[in-house]
Amino acid sequence: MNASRHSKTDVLRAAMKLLDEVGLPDLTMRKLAAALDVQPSALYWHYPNKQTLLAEVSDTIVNFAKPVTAGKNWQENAKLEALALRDALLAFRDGAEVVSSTLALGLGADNALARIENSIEVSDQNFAHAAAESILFLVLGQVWHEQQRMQANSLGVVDNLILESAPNLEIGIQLILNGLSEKVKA
Amino acid sequence: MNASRHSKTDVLRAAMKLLDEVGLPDLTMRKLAAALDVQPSALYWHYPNKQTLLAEVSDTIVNFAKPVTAGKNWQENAKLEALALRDALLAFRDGAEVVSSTLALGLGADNALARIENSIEVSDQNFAHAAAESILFLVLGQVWHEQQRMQANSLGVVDNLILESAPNLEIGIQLILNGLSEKVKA
DNA sequence: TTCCTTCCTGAACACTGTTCAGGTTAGTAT
DNA sequence: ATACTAACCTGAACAGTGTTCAGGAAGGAA
Repeated sequence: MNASRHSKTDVLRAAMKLLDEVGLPDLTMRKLAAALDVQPSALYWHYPNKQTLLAEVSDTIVNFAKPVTAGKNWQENAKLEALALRDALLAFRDGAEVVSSTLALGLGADNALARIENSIEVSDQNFAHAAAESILFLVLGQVWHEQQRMQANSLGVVDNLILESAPNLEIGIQLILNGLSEKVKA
Repeated sequence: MNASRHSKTDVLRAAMKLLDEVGLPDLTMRKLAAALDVQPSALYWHYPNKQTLLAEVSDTIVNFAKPVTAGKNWQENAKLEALALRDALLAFRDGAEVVSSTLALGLGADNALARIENSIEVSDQNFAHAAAESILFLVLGQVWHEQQRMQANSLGVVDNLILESAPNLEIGIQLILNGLSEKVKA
């Protein structure tokens, strides 16, 4: 972070650190440049634009998800995969919003979907894909919501909210997997 | 839209129209003011800030969802409710992103969740709530994704994508509802 | 020393949301 | 008709944003 020269990786690392310190809305190119003791324009040698940088931040978050140890069946594996993604998102400030936005723009974060999809073992590929997408949106939506409330709470806006989203997530995942198991029997 | 004076409703209507014409990223206060033939600062007499305006845009979109005609059972009602929301989101450019962002910030759009939740008739309220949230996130995520591709396609970036998200949505919803029916039996 | 790649400066451009003191318009009451 | 009041708007500015570009400096290799 000092006055020496920087590599692309340095910029990414500084972005991750700044994200943790100030959150996504305040993660600006100027603040990032200041953290690296550099002019804002210097960043554009490493990355063509901010979106591309955020895409790599997003990939870093997604790839932070721990590999799952094989459970007793694929249903459990899928659930563990979803919860690993959840933990990864929660490990970074505004993680869910970063990944959601990047995903919406069609840039990286494909790993998230791929891992869930690969864990689902049903013959109908359409169902596997649809179920995986459903689980992905469910995890992203729930964690996004949760992280937003964490910030609201830290600002002392409304504090007597019960943080009950984690159970909700597990329930939602379980519902989809149960529905899938039903289908596979029919 | 001309040089006469405007009411709060006029501003909201102009915002909806501008959203349709230019999309959310280009929906700026300055362009909105220009459409109303007014200085940007005039908008701040009607709304305290842009977010509040967008919250009303979001509410308008959500409340556009048609009331559902009662189906044969609550499962079908819930599905119809979800599909009505889907249609409402699709009826407005970037509708899903507008509603998602507003929801994430804790402003309006509660109707969307409430309608789905009320249609689910299971004794365990926790499950009903979790399932409703899951369906909501699923619809928002899927439509957001779909609308993003619509824009990408209209820009001619990548055009040979199969638009298969609508079936995926129905599958996802069905999976959750099947899972719920399973639970209610146990 | 020359050369080339890598990395950065400094200044500017074209925006963004938002604030504020003051002015105009319209309608209501005296 | 006059005075008052609320509704609505102007014009200018503030403080920020992402991004571009011509040029310069640092470091290693030939």
